[in-house]
Amino acid sequence: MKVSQRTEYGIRAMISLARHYDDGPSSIKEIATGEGIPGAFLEQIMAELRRGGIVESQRGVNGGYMLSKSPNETSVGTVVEILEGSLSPARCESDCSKMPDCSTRTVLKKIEESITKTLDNIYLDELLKVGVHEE
Amino acid sequence: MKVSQRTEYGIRAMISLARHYDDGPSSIKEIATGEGIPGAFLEQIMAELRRGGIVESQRGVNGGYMLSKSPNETSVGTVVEILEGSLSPARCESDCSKMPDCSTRTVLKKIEESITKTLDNIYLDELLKVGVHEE
DNA sequence: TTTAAATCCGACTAAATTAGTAAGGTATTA
DNA sequence: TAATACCTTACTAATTTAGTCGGATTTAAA
Ligand code: FES
Ligand code: FES
Repeated sequence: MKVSQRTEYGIRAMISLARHYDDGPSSIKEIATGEGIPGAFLEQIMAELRRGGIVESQRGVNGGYMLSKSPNETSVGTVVEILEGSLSPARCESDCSKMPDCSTRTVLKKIEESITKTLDNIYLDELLKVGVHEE
Repeated sequence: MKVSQRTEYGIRAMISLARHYDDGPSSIKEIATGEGIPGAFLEQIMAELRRGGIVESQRGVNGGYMLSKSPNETSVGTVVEILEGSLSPARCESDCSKMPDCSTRTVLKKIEESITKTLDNIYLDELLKVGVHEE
C-alpha cells in the first residue's frame, strides 16, 4: 500500500509547478535540481502527466512544463490517479471473472471511495499555503 | 497503492475464520482449499497474524487457527496493519531526516488518516452479513 | 542560418520486492 | 507411537520499480 517513488516525485514536481505558476514554464532541469529528483526519471514522469492532460509542455529554448489549469483547480487526486493508474487498491478489475466471490472486494471498494474522496478535495494551492513541509 | 496478494489472502482467510467462528479451529489445509490459496504461502501469513495477536493457534491433531476475539471485535484495519506493516502510504518514517521538507508529507498523512478511519470501522461480521461477494 | 536548449521517445539495465516453494522441526492427540 | 498440523528458516523465480542512455525533434535566440 505504499505509494511509489515515481508518484511521490510526481506530486513534488506538481507542487513545484504550482509554486511557480506565474513565472512561465519550468524546465525538467530546474524542477529536478530544485526537488532533488533524477532528471531522466522525472522526464518520464512529466511526459505521463502531460499525456494525462494536467500539464502542458513547451519545447525548445526557454521551454518547459506548466500546469494546464490553475493550482486551485488541480487536485492531488488527479495527479495520483494518472501516475498510479487508478486510485483503487484492488489487484483486479471490477468485473473480476477469475474470482467472482472474492470477499475482500467490499473492503477494497470502501478503501477506494475513502481515498478518492480525500484526494479529490486536496488542491495544489492548499499545499502551498500550509508551507512546503510538515505543517 | 495496490494491496499485496499476501494481504488479500490474509483478509480472505480472516473472513473464513469469522464464518466458522463457532466450529472450532480451522486448519491451514481447510482454509487454503476453501479459499483457493497456496497452502505453504498461507502458512506464513497465518503465522504473521498470530504474532500480531489477532488469531490463536492450536497445534497437533485437530488443531488449526481461530480468531482471538469475536468477529464483531476484529477490524479489517488491524488485519491490514499487521500484514502491510502499517496503514501509511508514505515511503519514509515519520521523522524523515533525509528529506525534511518533503511536500507530499501532508498529502500522505491525510491519506493515512482516511484509510485508518475507514478500515478501523469495518469489522469481520459486517463482511459476513453482506454476503461473501460483491453486495 | 546555425546553434543551443529543451522536450520527446523507446529500449535497456539493475535493484528491490513479491509470490511462492521446500524441507525439516515441534507440539498434540488419538 | 503414528498421524496431524503448526512452526521456522531458507531459498528461488517472477514481477515490478527505479533509474539510465542514446538519439530524434522542436523552438528560440544569437
Ligand atoms: S479477486 Fe478481485 S478483489 Fe480479490
Ligand atoms: S520524503 Fe518523507 S514523505 Fe516524501
